[in-house]
Amino acid sequence: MWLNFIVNTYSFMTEHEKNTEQKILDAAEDVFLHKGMSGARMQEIADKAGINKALLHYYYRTKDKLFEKVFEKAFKIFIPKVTGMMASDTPVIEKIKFFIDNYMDLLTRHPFIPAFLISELNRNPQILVSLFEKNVQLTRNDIIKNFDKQIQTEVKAGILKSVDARNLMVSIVGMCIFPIVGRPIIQGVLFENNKKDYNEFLGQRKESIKEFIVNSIKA
Amino acid sequence: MWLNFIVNTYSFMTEHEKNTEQKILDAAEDVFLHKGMSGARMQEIADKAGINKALLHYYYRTKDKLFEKVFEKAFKIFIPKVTGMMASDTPVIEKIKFFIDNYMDLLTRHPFIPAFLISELNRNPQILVSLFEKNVQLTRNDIIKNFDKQIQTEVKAGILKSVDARNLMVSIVGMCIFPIVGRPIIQGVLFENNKKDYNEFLGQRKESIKEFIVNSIKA
DNA sequence: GTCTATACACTGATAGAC
DNA sequence: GTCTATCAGTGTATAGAC
Repeated sequence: MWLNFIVNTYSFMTEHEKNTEQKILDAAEDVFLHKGMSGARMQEIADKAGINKALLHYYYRTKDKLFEKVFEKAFKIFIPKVTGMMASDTPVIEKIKFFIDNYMDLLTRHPFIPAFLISELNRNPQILVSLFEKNVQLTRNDIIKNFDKQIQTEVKAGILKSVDARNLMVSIVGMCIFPIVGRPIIQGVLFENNKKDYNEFLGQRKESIKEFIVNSIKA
Repeated sequence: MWLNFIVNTYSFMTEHEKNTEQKILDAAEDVFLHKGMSGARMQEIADKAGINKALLHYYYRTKDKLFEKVFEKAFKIFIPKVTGMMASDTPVIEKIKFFIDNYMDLLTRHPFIPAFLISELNRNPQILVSLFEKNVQLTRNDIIKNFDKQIQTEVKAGILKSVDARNLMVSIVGMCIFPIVGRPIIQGVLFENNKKDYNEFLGQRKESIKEFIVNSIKA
């Protein structure tokens, strides 16, 4: 009977703790992503999480530690996806098409992460150092080497025009990310700030990019 | 004699005033570009300008007003250049090559402006509204229409493959800007954080982009 | 125009009760 | 774990002397 109570209490506590911690992380993500490290307020995060500042500091002692968690999560969502794109051994063009479809979907689901990463990293590139130390696999650059090797093989086989792997990757990611991070500008200048038109533009852009790239690199 | 003194004093004053104002603007640009609106400190701007906070508020009454000036300058350096690219009536491919050379040079000279614009505009898209009202020509979208018309003409003439003007523009600018705003990430992940290697990469990228685009759109 | 001194609000963080 | 109350530090902005 009392054991049952303890068990219930315990399971209730952990469940509850988990919820509070998760609520905080969700709220922190929301605020940090939109306001950035320096613009975010602990008070606003607490409000969004439905708790108070003291409890916020009880879970994550400082603003820096909370930011670090949010940043790491955001980073891990976006970057490994890019390097992972080059891992499989399907043909290059097929791989690129698959990547663009998936990456654009990811960007549409998390439209504020790229601008957040760009902003915070340009202001403090140091963040990456500790992150790289904790996740060595993120810096494994044999992946790009393998991708380059595969490209050169297909070039020799007459499938592709001669292209540099890193230039190609930067171009692909740039074409995917820019319409998202540059949305306020592009939508304003090229689409008379019409949100609906811009969403349509984003919807068809996947195909547009794929065609653009294939046209460029296919032999 | 006393007239001479007044004139000298006056000319000295305006010259001096101009210098102080310019010093403030330079310092403000430096700080805002690196720290953003919320991260910038009036104290730091005053220090960099060699004056004190009180004088800062004497020239620009509030932080917002000072930020506005910096933002407007940064915006005008980068955006009209893009729309201006489509103004001349030289052949499309020639125009694109010319644009890429000039835009990449501009980006190299002001590497922090794009991330600054992206960051601030994603956090507060409202900034653009007042800016557009003050500079109506920025929203003149007949420019893009003319560019599109020119493209379709060259398509019919068998010079170009069928391409959409806006998709092409977004792709070009994205390919130019991403290696700059994403430098910390790209340099870290693809270049083992080697600054020298990355500078070389940037040096050859102009040619790489041009070749990539021409390969894609040339009929 | 330029300075020193200061008002006043806000923010991150902690103490202590429950 | 969660709350209220509060502190110490920092930030923008102004007052007033020169």
